[in-house]
Amino acid sequence: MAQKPVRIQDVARAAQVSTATVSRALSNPDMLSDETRKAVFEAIRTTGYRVNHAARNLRMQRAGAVLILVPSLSNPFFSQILAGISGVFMETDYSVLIADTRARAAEDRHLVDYSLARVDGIISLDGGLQPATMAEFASQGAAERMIFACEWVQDTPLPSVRSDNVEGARLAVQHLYDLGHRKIAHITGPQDNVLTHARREGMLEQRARLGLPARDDWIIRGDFSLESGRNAARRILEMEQRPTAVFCASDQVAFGLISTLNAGGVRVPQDISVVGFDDIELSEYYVPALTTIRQFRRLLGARAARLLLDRITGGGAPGQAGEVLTVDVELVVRDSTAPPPELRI
Amino acid sequence: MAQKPVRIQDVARAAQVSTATVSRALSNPDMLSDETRKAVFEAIRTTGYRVNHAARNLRMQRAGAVLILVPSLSNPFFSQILAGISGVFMETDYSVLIADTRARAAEDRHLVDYSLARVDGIISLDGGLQPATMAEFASQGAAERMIFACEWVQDTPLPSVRSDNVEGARLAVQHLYDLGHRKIAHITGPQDNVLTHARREGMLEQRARLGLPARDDWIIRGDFSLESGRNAARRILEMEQRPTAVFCASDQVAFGLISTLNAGGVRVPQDISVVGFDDIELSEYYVPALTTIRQFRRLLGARAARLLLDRITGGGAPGQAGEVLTVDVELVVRDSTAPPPELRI
DNA sequence: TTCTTTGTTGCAAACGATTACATGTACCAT
DNA sequence: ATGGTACATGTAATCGTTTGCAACAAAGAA
Repeated sequence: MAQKPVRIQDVARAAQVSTATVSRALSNPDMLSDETRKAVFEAIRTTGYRVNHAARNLRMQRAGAVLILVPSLSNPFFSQILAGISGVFMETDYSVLIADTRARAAEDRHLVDYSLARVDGIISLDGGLQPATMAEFASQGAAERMIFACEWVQDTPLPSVRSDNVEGARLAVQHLYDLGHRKIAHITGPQDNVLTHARREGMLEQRARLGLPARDDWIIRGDFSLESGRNAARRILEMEQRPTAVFCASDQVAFGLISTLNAGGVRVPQDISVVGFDDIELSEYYVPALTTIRQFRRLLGARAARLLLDRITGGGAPGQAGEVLTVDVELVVRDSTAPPPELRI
Repeated sequence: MAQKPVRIQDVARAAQVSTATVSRALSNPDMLSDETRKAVFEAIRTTGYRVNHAARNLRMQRAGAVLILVPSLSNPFFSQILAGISGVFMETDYSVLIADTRARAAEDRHLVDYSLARVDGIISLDGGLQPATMAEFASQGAAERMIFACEWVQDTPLPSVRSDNVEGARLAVQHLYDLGHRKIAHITGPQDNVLTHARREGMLEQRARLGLPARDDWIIRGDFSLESGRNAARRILEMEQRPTAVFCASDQVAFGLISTLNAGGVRVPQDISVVGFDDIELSEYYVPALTTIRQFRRLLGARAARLLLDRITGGGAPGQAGEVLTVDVELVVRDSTAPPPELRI
């Protein structure tokens, strides 16, 4: 039952060399003579040897794992990013741990416990980490081995990889403008979120640049969730001066919005046009198919992973402190946007 | 920069006890006198000690991690299950690794490499593992430390936790029947999938029991994906004898179906009713809101996690070989189903 | 011939925890 | 008094790697 655990010793014996040599065959193959190397690999094959990571990590003084902090595992938006990240680390001998920061009474305390003591690096997809938490991380030497992806924390020297959120918002507004819309509303993300800020500012800026009217109640507070889209729809249904188009901070918000507008007898895009943000898989199959800003999530994840990897293996360039990698976004036009009613005869 | 790594030694010194005592304070607190225990914990607090998992795992001859095999990380269906699993393991000192079985040229080889050598247990959400892979797992002593959740492999002695798929299918058909539908079609999952089989059989059985007509072209092959829903819709649009209702093997299929039916001028539920399976978050916000069979995914994940935990810690009952835990499902009626056209005057 | 240099390999000491076993003390029954 | 129990704690071996250092051989260099 219990498999004979084959150790590096066993391989050494089989290959008639020392354990040091076997170890080197694995980590520094070209340090050995062709002959020896061949013998060792043969021995590894026949014995079915697998390195014991606990032992290796202990000896090498590392954890052999990286931690991904994700705000909500159940949000489909993150899955592709995770896929991108895993893809990179699967090639290495680092394991990928995933922690849901919002899930449990994730006492930040608990979070930190779980963290740098236990892993070699962290990628946070959560920009809402408390200052106290950040301080704690910093005190544990996070500076060299923590980065942000997607979201980020303001005023931190940690590097980050992010989409061009401002540009995305501009694209959305411009698209609506081009269709003839002048009364454009926005449903934001959660209050203190950096993405909320970037997208809102990009939107406001572009709207101002185009000389479009602005009303306070056309900026509706949301939180990226389906539910907040629904709430926003209720607000809009009650307005006297309805906008003719709405730019949503996320696709999920757009879904919540459209679904509830429909229930209220307002059709999309005939009565109101809607633009989302993210381009999750489902957007193409929504009814109507959603016009949105595409984020290259897998790529973003992969880039973040590679960046972190460079930093913790010390391989790449030293990398300055606040390095920011920006990934382009693009407008995807589908069926949730159309010219405003007054223009269609 | 490099934090002083505080070892168990340091704590021992601070508390004026031996390392053994400190170790025991952590794993067997009530083996110590109140006084000593208090002193040790105080020392742990002041020194900021965190156990080194590599060392612990090495000594305890375990990996300190479990692996979750998920068919596709980007499928939102799995995220809640993962959340359920993580939740349980977060309480323990096992780390959770996640591997996407379909993602890379996941040479099963590579998969197995990654596996039992590196982790203490496996939860597979993938029922499509090749026989060769299963054999390999078995040869590595998987029997005691691998289980299935959601999906499973036929004819394997490994335990599994699953939803009551047959019952779900029955509920769906019965619901449609109760609305007055008699011509009911089904879009299946992928060819050799166990879920496909269970749901298809449940559907066929119930349809037969109710004495409803069956046509071969009313069973359409799909694969759980949005795209396959779209393809099915095209098939249906071309039919001479269209069904009045469709039961889909997944919510995603339902979305693909509805979206494309709409594009083809067929309205849901006015012209055709649609029932999904899974009840992912979005279903409530689809247009129309989707009638579906709810799976308690988080619960299912948590149960699977607990089951595996019992087995690898040897804590729980021995547990017979082919143990199967079934989780109930329930019908959620929303707006994608209605009486068939001919009944509505 | 003798001394370097270069290239391969082995020896053995860590890495930081857990735990079998030994030790010591206090208490009680005989 | 003596021996036996039970409990609390310490001693030291051990888990499976990696790697600094030493050793040795072969090949040039002087």
